[in-house]
Amino acid sequence: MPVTNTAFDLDQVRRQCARCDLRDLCLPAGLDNDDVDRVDQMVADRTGLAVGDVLYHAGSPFRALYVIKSGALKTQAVSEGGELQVLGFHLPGEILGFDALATERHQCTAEALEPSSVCRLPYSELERICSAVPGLQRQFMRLVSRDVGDDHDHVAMMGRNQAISRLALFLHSLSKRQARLGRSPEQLTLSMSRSDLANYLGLVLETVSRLFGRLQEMGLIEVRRREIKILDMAGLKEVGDC
Amino acid sequence: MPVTNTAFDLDQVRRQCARCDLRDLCLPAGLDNDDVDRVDQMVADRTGLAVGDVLYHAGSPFRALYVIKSGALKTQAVSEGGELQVLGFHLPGEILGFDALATERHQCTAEALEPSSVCRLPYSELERICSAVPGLQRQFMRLVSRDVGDDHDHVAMMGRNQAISRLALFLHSLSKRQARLGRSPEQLTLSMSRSDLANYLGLVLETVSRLFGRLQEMGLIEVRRREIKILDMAGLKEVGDC
DNA sequence: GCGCCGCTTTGATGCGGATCAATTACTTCT
DNA sequence: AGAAGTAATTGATCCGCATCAAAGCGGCGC
Repeated sequence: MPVTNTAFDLDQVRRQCARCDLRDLCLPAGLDNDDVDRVDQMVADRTGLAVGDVLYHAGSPFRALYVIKSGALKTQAVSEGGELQVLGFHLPGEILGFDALATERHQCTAEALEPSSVCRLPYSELERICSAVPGLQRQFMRLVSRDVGDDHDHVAMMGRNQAISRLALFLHSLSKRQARLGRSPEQLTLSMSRSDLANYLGLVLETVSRLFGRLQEMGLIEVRRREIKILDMAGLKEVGDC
Repeated sequence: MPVTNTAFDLDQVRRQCARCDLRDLCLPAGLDNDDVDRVDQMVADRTGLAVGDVLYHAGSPFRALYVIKSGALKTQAVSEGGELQVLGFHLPGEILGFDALATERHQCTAEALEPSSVCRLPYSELERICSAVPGLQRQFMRLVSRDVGDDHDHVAMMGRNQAISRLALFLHSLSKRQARLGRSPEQLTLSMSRSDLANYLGLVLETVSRLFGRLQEMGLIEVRRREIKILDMAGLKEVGDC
């Protein structure tokens, strides 16, 4: 038992994972209580981010991974020619920073789209504990694998040559991710601007705006600024498949 | 190297990693001799694939990862609506099958574009040995991270709205990957058809064919069927940046 | 309140890449 | 060598999305 200010605070700090809503989606999933506490102790800190705050910059040295506890972030990379590409929108339970491992430097910039909080996992610690706790190793891999799968979905979406399919696919997949978090799959609150979304989809913002209009005319969704209500999930999925 | 059934060859079979050209790019990188042998023992088999052979199908249960020893493969996914998307072209030293971990089923199909050979890594073994050999764990993560980085490059490429930028970026990045394998960065032999390449780039094959022509007219490359010679690397990179 | 600023929508136009179609080049088999 | 089949090139046309431009809508400070 390490010594700190008050025993009361200690318990609060140390048992956050056990009480976190995301424990079944996040690293502790499937672990027993003792191992959850070891994960808890590994978490260096839980940082709050305001809208626009940057968690890490492309090019900065890699030290830790992050798991999103609440809020939403985007990741984006800038090419040498200055072209920007939004790589992903990330929700609670997702892991960030993994692409930095190969080069020891972050390959993209992670920025908060909403007030958010993230759990910082120093990589050296994570490696050490993963070796000791097989279940953690496995769950960690699962999170990374899910991330790879999301990237593949992104590519598949950008491969569609009908722009409306891309938007429909995006809304459908966002809906599924929301549902995974226990939120309503019909009522979406987009945390990103039209511009970010357009870039993510490989379109321009005017096109995205028009397509929201068209999907609304088709009776598939209801749009009011960044509030989207999905009226016809099956229809949306159909549009997604060209 | 032909493999027969005599005990004499056993040593040869068991020390393949130590003598493999890829040992510095692949899992054994950075390991000492004893640990390399442990990796070696983990490799269930080294399978040869003919052009068109499928290593695994989307939907099939996940049992093992694969590292490419020689040749080239493509991975592709088919949406529920039947739309096909080529997700990647994979060269020696790259790891395949990781996207299956989250769901325990392969999310895409891996098919040989050339006569190839792959090393099969049963995942349960890999997990076990990773726990015991920290250096292996780290190198494994590095390979996966590189894969994630490649996916991000793919997205960035598809985000370009000038089709010629996409092709230029593809050629440039393929050149770099060839160089990493110790091959000439100027002389490329494409192992994929125009159709596969077009799909990968989010274009149609006619467009790709025309763009090869245009890059050739611009004096940046020389095209003869699937043999591409890069004449002006800097110019190619410039076209890649819109 | 009013004005300012960023975000979003809506409109008009032009171009780039998809599509349809035909020809050519290469490979394989007999 | 010739035939047949596949892959790649080249051509003509059309449509969808990018581009340029302007107006509407909210949020926020003065």
